[in-house]
Amino acid sequence: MSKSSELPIVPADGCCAPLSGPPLTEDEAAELAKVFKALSDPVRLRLLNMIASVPGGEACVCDLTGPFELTGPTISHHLKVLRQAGLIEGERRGTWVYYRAVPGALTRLSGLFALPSLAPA
Amino acid sequence: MSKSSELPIVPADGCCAPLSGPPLTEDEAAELAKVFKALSDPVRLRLLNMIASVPGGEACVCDLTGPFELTGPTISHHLKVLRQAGLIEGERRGTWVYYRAVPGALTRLSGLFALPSLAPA
DNA sequence: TCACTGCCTAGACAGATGTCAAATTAGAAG
DNA sequence: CTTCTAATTTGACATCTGTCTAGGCAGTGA
Repeated sequence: MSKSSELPIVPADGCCAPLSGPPLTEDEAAELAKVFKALSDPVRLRLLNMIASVPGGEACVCDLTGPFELTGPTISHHLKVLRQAGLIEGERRGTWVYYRAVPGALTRLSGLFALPSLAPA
Repeated sequence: MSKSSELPIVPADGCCAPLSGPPLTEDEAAELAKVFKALSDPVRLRLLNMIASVPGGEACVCDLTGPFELTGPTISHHLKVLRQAGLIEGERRGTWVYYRAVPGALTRLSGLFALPSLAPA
C-alpha cells in the first residue's frame, strides 16, 4: 500500500498558479488534468466526500462499499484512482484498510480558481 | 450560440458545500462530476487558462487554435465541452467567435476544497 | 451572385474507462 | 494448518472520449 509510485500529481509544492493567471505549460496542464480526471466520476466524488467528512478523518473501506450499488472490486478501483491522484492515502490496520484525505491536496486545488483581480500580481 | 440548453452544471447558486463538508447527494455528485470531467483534459485546461487569462477577458477562437497541434474541429469540440459545463461562453461577432470565462463558475469551484477545520461550522 | 474564410457539425475509428466475475493476497481466529 | 473474511488484482466486456476527415453554415467582400 502507498507505494512510492503513486504520488506525483497535485501541482506540487509551488502550486497556486490560478487558472485565470499565467499561462499553463503543457506539463502543468497534463498533471492538473490527472487530478481533475480523478474527480470526474460521481462515485469517486462521493467517496472522497465521505472520507474527508468523517469525524475521525479516517474511513474504513468496509463502510464505503455499502452506500453504493457497486461491487467491492469497483470501489477498490475508484479508491486506487483517488490514491494515485494524491487525493487520499490508505493504511492497513489488521483486517481492515482505512483511508483519509490528503489535506494539502484539497487546499492546493482551491487556489486554482482564484480570480486574478482578487490576487495581487 | 449559447443556447439555453447548455447551462446546468456548476453546483448552482447555493453552492459551497465543500468536499470535506456535508455528504454529497447522488445528484450533486453527478453534476459536479460533469464540471470536473470538463476540466480533466490537458487541452481544455489550457484553453480555459488562455481564455481566462487574456487581458480583455475575451479570446478569439482563431487565436486558440494555433498553440495546439490539433485540427480546428477538435478545438471546437473542446470549447463545446467547456461551454456545456458552464465554464465559458461564446459569442459570434462578424466573422469571428469570441469566448470568455464565466466568472462565477470558477469562484464557485474554489469553495469546494475548503477544509472543515478552517471553515466555521 | 460568386468565391473565400472562420467555425461548427456529422460520422468514423482507436484507445481509455467503468463495471463485473473470478482469482489472489493479508490478516484473524479456530 | 485450515478456514474465514476484507480488500485488491486480473482479465474481459460494453461504453465513452479524443481525434481526424469530410461536409455544412455564416459572414465578408468583389
